[in-house]
Amino acid sequence: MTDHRLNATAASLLGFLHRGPMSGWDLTVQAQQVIGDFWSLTRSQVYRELTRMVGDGLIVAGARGSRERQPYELTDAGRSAFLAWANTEPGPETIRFPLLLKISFGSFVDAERLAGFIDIHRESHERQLAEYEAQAAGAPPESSDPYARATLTFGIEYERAVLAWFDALPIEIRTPRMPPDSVG
Amino acid sequence: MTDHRLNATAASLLGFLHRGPMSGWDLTVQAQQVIGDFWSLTRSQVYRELTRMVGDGLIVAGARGSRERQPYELTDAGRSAFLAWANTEPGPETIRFPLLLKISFGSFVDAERLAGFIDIHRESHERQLAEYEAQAAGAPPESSDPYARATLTFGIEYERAVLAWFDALPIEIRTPRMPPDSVG
DNA sequence: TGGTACATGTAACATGTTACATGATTAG
DNA sequence: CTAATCATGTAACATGTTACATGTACCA
Repeated sequence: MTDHRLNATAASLLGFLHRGPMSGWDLTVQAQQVIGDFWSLTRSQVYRELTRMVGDGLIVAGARGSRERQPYELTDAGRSAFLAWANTEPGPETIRFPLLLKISFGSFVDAERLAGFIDIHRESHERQLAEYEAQAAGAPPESSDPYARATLTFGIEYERAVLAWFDALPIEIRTPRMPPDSVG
Repeated sequence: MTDHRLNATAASLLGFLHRGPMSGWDLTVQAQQVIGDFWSLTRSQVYRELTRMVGDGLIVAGARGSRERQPYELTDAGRSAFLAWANTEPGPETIRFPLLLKISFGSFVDAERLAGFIDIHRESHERQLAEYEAQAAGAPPESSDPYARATLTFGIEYERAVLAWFDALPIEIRTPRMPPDSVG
């Protein structure tokens, strides 16, 4: 009955707790690994949401383990709040891409510097794609669940699109020079 | 000298003010049109940043016009703060994609409902792509500046990748049924 | 004269970031 | 015994969202 309007971050924590009791630390690590690429969160947020959800009766704290480790466990209320969230229409995505801002105001940026920004970002997207592809190769056809594969595939498609876009940028913007300096 | 560490939102407002004095309303509209697709902001934020920047001497308020219209104008400090920001390395992008979260926890979502979520989002991405393509067609080869074309191209590549990903989702997830209801 | 688009702003709250403070356990 | 990693938490602040309150000018 209780009308807990969860935010997506809190809800995700409840989702992970279905796998068994976990501490804030575990949850942070899990979340960053599993959903971190399309749903960023920080440790501070995790602890805050956990505290709040204990207050709301969605989870309960178990006995402290070694290293002050504090595990949390789902309650029935937590389970049903999670289910309700999971079955609610998700909103549109938001992207915040600072590099695009710099490009948008590119006429105010030193040309070589802008090209340098682009190079740096291109490289990090190359790395990210390689990582996703390694993950995809590591978890072959039917090993992982289809949902995890779907989100991974999204990552791959996204990174490929970004790289294609980088490569199609006009020379005017992506000067054919080397990066500004041999910056490590 | 004054070490104004601008956030990207405030900096963007300064960027737009290079085109001439504008009111909060104008800036909101401009920003949403020009950078809104990769840098979301709200009216409230705009007014808050404007107030703060007046306090910091980066802009000055001009004489009120009709309808209490309050225009703002760049100061030299504002211009140089903007330049400094524009030439600073942009951070990585962040994506928050609620639909991917629902897919990630897809085993907890009713299958038809999940398929419905996907349909709805697919459609809105189709619309967005069409809009970008219309814009690209409207501003032919060399009419617009290359920077604006680059950000538009990003949008197009992104939407195409998302649509390709939707279409490649396994039947298991994207059930071959019709949308839940004939929702307009 | 009444509705719509223009225009500004505040208040309250939710979320996200960064830095700090503290301590336990393990591996070398 | 000491450095790295595990682990929890708070405080302060920045940013983002939503709702409310107010009023102007235009157009039909």
